[in-house]
Amino acid sequence: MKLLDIGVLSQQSGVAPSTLRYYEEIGLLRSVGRHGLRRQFDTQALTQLALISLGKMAGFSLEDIKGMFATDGTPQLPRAELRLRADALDQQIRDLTRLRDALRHVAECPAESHMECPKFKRLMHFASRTATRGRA
Amino acid sequence: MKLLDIGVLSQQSGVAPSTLRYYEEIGLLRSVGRHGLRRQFDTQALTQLALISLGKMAGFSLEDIKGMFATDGTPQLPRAELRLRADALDQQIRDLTRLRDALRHVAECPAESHMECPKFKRLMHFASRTATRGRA
DNA sequence: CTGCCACTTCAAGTCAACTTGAGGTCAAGC
DNA sequence: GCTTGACCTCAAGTTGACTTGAAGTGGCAG
Repeated sequence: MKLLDIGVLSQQSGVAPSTLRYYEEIGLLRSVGRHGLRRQFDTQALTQLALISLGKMAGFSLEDIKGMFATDGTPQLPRAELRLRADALDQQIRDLTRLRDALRHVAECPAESHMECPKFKRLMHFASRTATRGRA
Repeated sequence: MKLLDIGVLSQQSGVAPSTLRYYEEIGLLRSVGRHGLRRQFDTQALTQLALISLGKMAGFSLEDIKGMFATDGTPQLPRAELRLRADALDQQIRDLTRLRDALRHVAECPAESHMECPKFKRLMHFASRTATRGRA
């Protein structure tokens, strides 16, 4: 197995060395050994960082992500929990899709004021509902 | 125009009063006046909070969001910029979709180890690419 | 007109996720 | 063998997004 110096991993992943050390410290990432003082990572680490990146994008905390995958990147959750996460993502995807459509629409719409435009109003109506979700 | 006391707005929006004051302080939300000491918001504020919520979901900072919409909720960006934001959302939606599919797959997949499963491997391959995006 | 209580301000505290800085180490090239 | 530079540790600092606490205010029900 080819080993990566922290600098190389940082280069290839786009994640700062300080962040990599931090991730290791909190148990989110594992280095496989040392060369002198220097941490060595295996190429798996790249995959892991990708998963972490995805998880963050989906709005999970590092603590959440830590609970989802073992340090080798294999999923660690009971199936039911995985399905719940997937469902939550479905909702999030729907919301983002609407936001995207709204942005795209506003970019094209020639209406005087967006507040006049029926399509924009529809977004507003939808948005009011989604804001309330989760709380209230 | 019907006016909302901060407590009522908080109730209806699911956003804490302290947060509403904070949003006003940073210029993200506007109260239309006072009743004695008490801030009064109009019903537009609900729409605004919805937009803020969507923006946050899409990973924008409050500062970003502040730049996107005027305090009355109308979009404030040049069309080209809006299209860029929409494109970025497209990418994010694609990524989240894959993450969701992967989670869903892992939830159903009977393979001994996910590292053995060809479908899971495909995710891994994809994930490596997405992590690098934006930086590196 | 008195008390209550939801509001007010302002400063300070909190939390996650990092980054920075000071001072130290060590393998590799010259 | 000496320098160099990329790494190391550990503590402290930073940023964004709020929350909390103390001390005060004022409309309204009784």
